[in-house]
Parts: sequence; C-alpha cells; structure tokens
Amino acid sequence: MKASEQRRVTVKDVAEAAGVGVATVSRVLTGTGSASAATRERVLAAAARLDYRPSALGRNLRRRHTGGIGLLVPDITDTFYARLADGVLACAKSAGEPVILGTTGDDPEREAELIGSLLEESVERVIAVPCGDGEMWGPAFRAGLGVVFAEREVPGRNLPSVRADDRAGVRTAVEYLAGLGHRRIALLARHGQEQRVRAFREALAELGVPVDEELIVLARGTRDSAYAAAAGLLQRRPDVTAVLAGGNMLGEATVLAARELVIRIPRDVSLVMFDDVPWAELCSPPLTVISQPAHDIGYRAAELVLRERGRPRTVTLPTELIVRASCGPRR
Amino acid sequence: MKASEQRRVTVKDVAEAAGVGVATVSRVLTGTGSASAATRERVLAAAARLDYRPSALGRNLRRRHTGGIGLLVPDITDTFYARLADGVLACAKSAGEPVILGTTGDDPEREAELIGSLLEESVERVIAVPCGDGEMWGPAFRAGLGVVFAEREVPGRNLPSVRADDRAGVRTAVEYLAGLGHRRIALLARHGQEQRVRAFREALAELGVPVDEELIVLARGTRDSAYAAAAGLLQRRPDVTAVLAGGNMLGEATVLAARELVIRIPRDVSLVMFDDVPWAELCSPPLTVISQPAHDIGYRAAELVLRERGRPRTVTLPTELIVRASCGPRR
DNA sequence: ATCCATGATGGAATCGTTTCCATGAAGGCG
DNA sequence: CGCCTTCATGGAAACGATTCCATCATGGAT
Repeated sequence: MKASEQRRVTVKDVAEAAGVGVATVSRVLTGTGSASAATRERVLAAAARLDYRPSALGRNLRRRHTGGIGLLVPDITDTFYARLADGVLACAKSAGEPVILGTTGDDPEREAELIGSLLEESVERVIAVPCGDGEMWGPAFRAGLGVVFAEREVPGRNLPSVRADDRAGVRTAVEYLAGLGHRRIALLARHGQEQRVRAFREALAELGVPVDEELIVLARGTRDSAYAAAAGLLQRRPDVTAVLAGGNMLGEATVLAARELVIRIPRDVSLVMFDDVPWAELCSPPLTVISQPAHDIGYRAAELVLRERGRPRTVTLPTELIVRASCGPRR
Repeated sequence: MKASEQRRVTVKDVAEAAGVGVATVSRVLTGTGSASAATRERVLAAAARLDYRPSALGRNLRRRHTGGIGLLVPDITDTFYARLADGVLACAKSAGEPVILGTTGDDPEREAELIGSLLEESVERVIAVPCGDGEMWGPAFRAGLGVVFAEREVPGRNLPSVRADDRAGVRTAVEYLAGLGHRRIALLARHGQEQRVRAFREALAELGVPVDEELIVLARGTRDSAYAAAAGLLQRRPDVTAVLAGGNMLGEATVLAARELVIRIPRDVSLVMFDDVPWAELCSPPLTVISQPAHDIGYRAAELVLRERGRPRTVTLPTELIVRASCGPRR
C-alpha cells in the first residue's frame, strides 16, 4: 500500500492543455516576450486548472544559477546573529527568495567548506559574517558570486559590507567609563572583532590613558571560551575596575564569572556590554549596553545583495549607549 | 575593466582531459558502476587538475529533487528555535546537506507559502514546527515530501515528530508548584502549544485542583503579544499565586510585567518557565525552569528526516526541572 | 498592389548531470 | 576451440525550464 507516485505537471502538459507550444507557455508565465490576449488567457487558465508550478530545477539549470541567498554566520544561537538572520529573512521574504543558512563557528576552514558548497549549488548571492582572511573568498569572486559582508569586513580589499559603527560605539562606551573615573578598563572581544580592538586602543589613546595589552583579551565564539576569557581576566587582574564586553555572550560570561568570583557589579567592577538583548534588562543588575541594530544590519545587507549587484557600497549603522545599572564610579 | 566571465568546468571538460566518455567520468566520480583502476585514476587526476566541482544544478534536475533540508520555525529570534536550528545544522553538516531556513511567524498562511516555495525548489525533506492544521500539509505529502515535525505535531494524522515530553514537563512543574501550596496557578502558552494546555488541565485535575479557564491564556509568538498576555493576566487576576510560562519569551514577558506592576517574584507570585536559557540564571531572581533539549530535538529531527525516510516514528525527549529562585510558598 | 515592419507562434537547442543501453573485449569453462 | 558471462566503456536520452531563431500573418506605408 505505497503512496502512488505523482508525476509532476510540466510546462509541456500546460502547453498541450492550452493547445499552444511550450515556448508560448513560458513566455506568458514569465511575462517576457509577446503573446496575444486570447492566448495568454488560455495559457493562464490551463496553468491554473492543472495547478502548475514551474520547477525551479529546470529554470536554474537553464539560467545557470540558483536563486536564493546564502547566509553565513558564526553561530545562530547567539541572539545577535539570530536577529541579523531575521533581518535577512525579512528582506528575502519580500523578494520571494529562499535563504540557505550555514554556521561557521568562526572557523575559517568551515567557512571555506561552506563557500565551496554554495558554489556547488550555484548560489550567486551570499551574505557573510567573515571569519577567515580574504584568501578564501578568492574562488567565490572568481565564480562571479555577489557577496556582502555583515558585521565585519575582510581586511585589504574594499568590498560591500554593512556594519554597526564599531568605532563610535567603542568610543562612546570608553568615554562613558572614563567619565566615571575608570582608568583600568578591560576589553573582552571575539576573534574577528579586530575593528573594535583598534577602536578601543584609539579611544584610550585619545583620553590619554596608556593601553595595557594584558587588558585586551580575545575569545573564540563559544560560551566556554567566553567564560574562560572573562574568568581568566578577572582573576589575573583583580585591579581592573571596568570591563567592556564585545558581545552579548561575553557580557553574559562576565556576569557569570564575576558572580563566581564574588566580584560585585557595579560596586567592584563596572560592565558595559556590546549588543542590547532582551535579558540585559532582566539581569541583576540591569546591564548598560551599546545597542546594535542587528535586524537592520541583516536587512540592509540583504537589500544590498539583492538590488545592488556589483556596486560595492559600505553601510555603517549607528549604535546607541543605553545606560542601566551595571556601571558605577571607580571604586 | 570588468571581471572576465569564467566558464564553468563541466563533466565534459573532464572527460576530454582524461580521454574518456562523460558516462565514465560520472561513474567514477559518483562511485556507481564499474571502471578499471587505470581509468579511475586518470579521471580523478583530470578532475583534480581542472578543479572540477560537479554542479548541483544538473544533478538535481536529473534526479528530480534538490538535496538539502527545509527548516520551518516560527521565529529564529527565539533562542529555543535558534538552538533547535543549530541542532538541525549540526546534523545536516555531517551529512553535507544544505539547510534552507524559513520563518513562519506562527502564521498558517505564511507556512503554506513557504511549503509551496520549497515544493517549487523540489526540496524533498522538511523539518517543521507546524502552526497550521494538517490541511496545508496535504499537497506536501502528495508531492512525496518527507516531513518531520519538531516541538509540536499536527493533530489527527500520525506523522513522524520529535518533541520534548510536554506532558511530563508540565506535570512536574504543576506538581512542584502545588507542593509549595499553590492552588491558583496560571498557564501562559503560545498558540500551537495545545499539548501543554491539555497536560496542564490533566495535571490540575489529578491533583484535585479545579481548573479556572480564565487562568489559561494564549499569546501569539511575538514579544508584544507575550507581554500583553502576561500583563493582562497579572492585572485581571491579582489573586494568582503562581505562573507557568510556556516558553522563554513568555517567561521574559512575565518578569517584565511583574516588575512593571510591582509584583515581586517569588514573594508575590512564583514563576516556572518552560525552556532553560542562559539568562535564566542571570535574571533577578534566577528562574526556576523546565529545561528542554532544544538542540537534540533539532538533531534528532534531522536524523529522522535524513535516514529514516518513510518510516514514521515519534521521538519524545525528556525535560528536567531545574530549581532556582523564582518560586516560593503560597503567600 | 507591393513591400516592409511588427507581432505572434512553435520547434529545437541549451543548461550539466546521471543513467540506460549497446558494444566490444576479455576471461572462464566445457 | 567455441560459447557464455562479466566487465569496461561511451553514446545518447532524459530531467524541465528558457530562449534563440525561423516562420507566418497582419497591417500600414509607399
């Protein structure tokens, strides 16, 4: 008692039913070329009657590329990237394009694999939060792939990208903390956030605060790595009075590590976290954050990759300091 | 100075380079059929030399279906679904399959659209958190689609699904609250969580607590809707002493609404939240939760849809009560 | 009345792969 | 030595759409 195999309705069936040639059917359905009103109507009626849905397979082969957008993020579990993905999906939806999601785990090798796999599928539009250097994107460009980078850019080349204004965000946070009297400010960042590290150094320099390299610590994109980085920093340097966390996972890790070490926020150390997330307000204490328009980043990136093929553009979106209760004066 | 269009390397090129026919190349590369060792080597060498990557387009058309897995979730921004998606991605990665992500927003119409679009792409495997009734899945089955439902099931038909043990989870939570002396326990649930509502009724009945229909309130899947539901409940019925939130967004909304209304947790009302999320521990107070294996649900669903085509199976994964500090004795 | 431009139309080629089938060679067995 | 099986191999068909091109009809302009 197996399900009866159902043959797919093809353009040929529609042509036959409408008494015209396949070329005419295609022309009517795609809206290209000309056809008389009577014919158009007959074709449309036949297509509707047979419940015809053109197969993307045939079309793709003929056109030699797949529709749709490839989306590469480090970790979909990180709400920042989830919101970014949501923005991409929102824009893709209005364009009727499917989205192929892949997670790199911030591993350049995995990233290269995913690029290869997208190439194999002949996907021609990709939005990526890059983690490798520019090298691995070579084959992609050579294959004519349209790429827009999000949140980060690859150094060297000048390629379209959509990013939050890291420089301004970091500067605002640092100035805010400095204004509270802090001098030994630490930065917790992910690999790939070199832009923020650079901005951090600059901001300190401008304020005349010497940069202490030991207070800049990098973590990989996992929860464990973030916790290790935060706990390590707090233990190694009990003299830090403020921490700037470069992402919500690092902020979370800092809160956790501080509790574990019985370091009170904000009495013992102040904390500013990059990226506003719903729980920042629920946290004890509510976290002061630099909010980033994650959704918009994704949406704009999708717009760029869909509508502005070829024209390399860089979009920078503003960040905002939201003061809550995780910062106090220097102890 | 435009980039030179690069012609794709095809099986024909490889055949020519290796001095064999296209059929032989295909046989060697796919591992089907027979070929002499010498030929195999020549083909492999030629393919490597030309950096040949078979186009998925041709293969898909010939095979009449696309590889890959369609994944339909209500909202990728909800960490539960993000973790579920992560599980699917993990399994898909090991199988080398791409994942096409779509969000339904718990809207049956949008769900139907997405199904249609997947059908058009000839995707043949789908993992979905269904929101509509069984109706709209009809065309999908008729087209021979392999579907595995996650987190929820559609009523009526007996179809493969992977779910957390809602019944046990709800019962555990209700028994825990009842054990603390609570009698007026409210349930905040999403549409689509009827299973949990049913379990809630049963659990109360078994404990001899009359069910008060006004204490069961349903919300849609947005933050706003969740907040409205929580705030509405708390205002309308100041006599509730405990709330069971059917998901992390509802839990979040409950904490927020309670603060707004100056209702203290757990002194004034106790809260148990479905789904353990990282911030539950960071929250003030730390939230008592029913944890769900979101990642595993996704992973198992992917396993099912990849390896067990046709064999309808239902997998139920255990939940766990994690006691933190959001519940107290009846006031 | 003739000619040309325009529009409608369908046949056939094309995209890149897999797979069916026919062919030829080689080897084992009686 | 001849026959049959097995293996290796390549040509060609198939998948389902789009699109090039040739054909034919129509109608306006000269």
